[in-house]
Amino acid sequence: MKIEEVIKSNVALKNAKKVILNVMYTQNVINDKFNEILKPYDLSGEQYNVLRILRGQKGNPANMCIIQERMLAKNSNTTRLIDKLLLKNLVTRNVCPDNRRKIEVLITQKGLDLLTELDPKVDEHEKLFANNLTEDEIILLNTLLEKYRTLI
Amino acid sequence: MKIEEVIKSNVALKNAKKVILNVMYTQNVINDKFNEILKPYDLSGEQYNVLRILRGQKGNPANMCIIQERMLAKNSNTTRLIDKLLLKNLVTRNVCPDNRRKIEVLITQKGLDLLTELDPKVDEHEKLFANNLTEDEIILLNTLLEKYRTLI
DNA sequence: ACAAAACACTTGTATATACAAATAAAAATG
DNA sequence: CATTTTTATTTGTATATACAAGTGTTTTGT
Repeated sequence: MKIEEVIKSNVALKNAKKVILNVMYTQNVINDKFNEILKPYDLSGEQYNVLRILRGQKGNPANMCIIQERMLAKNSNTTRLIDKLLLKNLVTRNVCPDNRRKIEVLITQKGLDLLTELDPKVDEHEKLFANNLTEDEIILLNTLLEKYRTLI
Repeated sequence: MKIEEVIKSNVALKNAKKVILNVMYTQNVINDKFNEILKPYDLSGEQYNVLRILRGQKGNPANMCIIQERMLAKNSNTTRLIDKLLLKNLVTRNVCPDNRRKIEVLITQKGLDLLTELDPKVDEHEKLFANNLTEDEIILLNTLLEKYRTLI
């Protein structure tokens, strides 16, 4: 569906404006679909994201700074996100003995198991959209987005 | 900046996953920049969006349904958005005499003036990103995004 | 005409996000 | 070695968003 139909616009839009709307709306569509996947597991998108980051640490603890800088939305509240994951026993949180300002966050076995269960569904989610394009188009789309968002 | 650098990933990512991350992150970058523009005017992005929709009505009132279906984020709470705009005297709200279930929302002169003031800044914002690509690339990016997000 | 269904919108409640201020520990400085 | 600065994280507060339930109005069916 073209973006004009989505917002039911009856006037022509400049291409520069269309890109903005297309990026915003595409993100919405991706997110809605992803939340559908996560809903039965009572996990928000950002919570899932943090679990992924922790798994990526391969056993090494991550502190708040590390988690924050690897998240897409850099200004979300990591403390409270970890709070939620802690309540569900998906992570552990301990003060770092070497530097008591820091916090060591680790994913638990329960967290790892949850991710393992989600892996095929996440993969399917990615393909759901990517299959609409050829591999060359996907690569091109990545290049264009990276070039587009550059702030000088 | 490539998406791997953004999330400080040290492993290769599949292109299908990269697109998702690129769309999400690009949306974040666009939004952050746009919120910077709106901040001095004490307006949120969705509030601005609603004002744009109302101006597009060219004097005709819009009811809640119409506003909702023209917004990008279809499930945000239109009532409370309008509440905020009403407090700032940027819109008026009245029960529709023909159908008392419906609400007629109109943009005020103050609202129109605010949009007029914002117009050049919004234009600049759009160009800020679009200027990183050629016109052909912009058109291509729009096409790819529209094709990509299609759900069968 | 009356009850049931559909519609348009609002409200309640829980959770998420944004951003500034606060706390507490470590490092740097004189 | 006491003091300031920087770093790492948490807390407070306001606002935004998500989703279900509630309210009042109109339409539909009998």
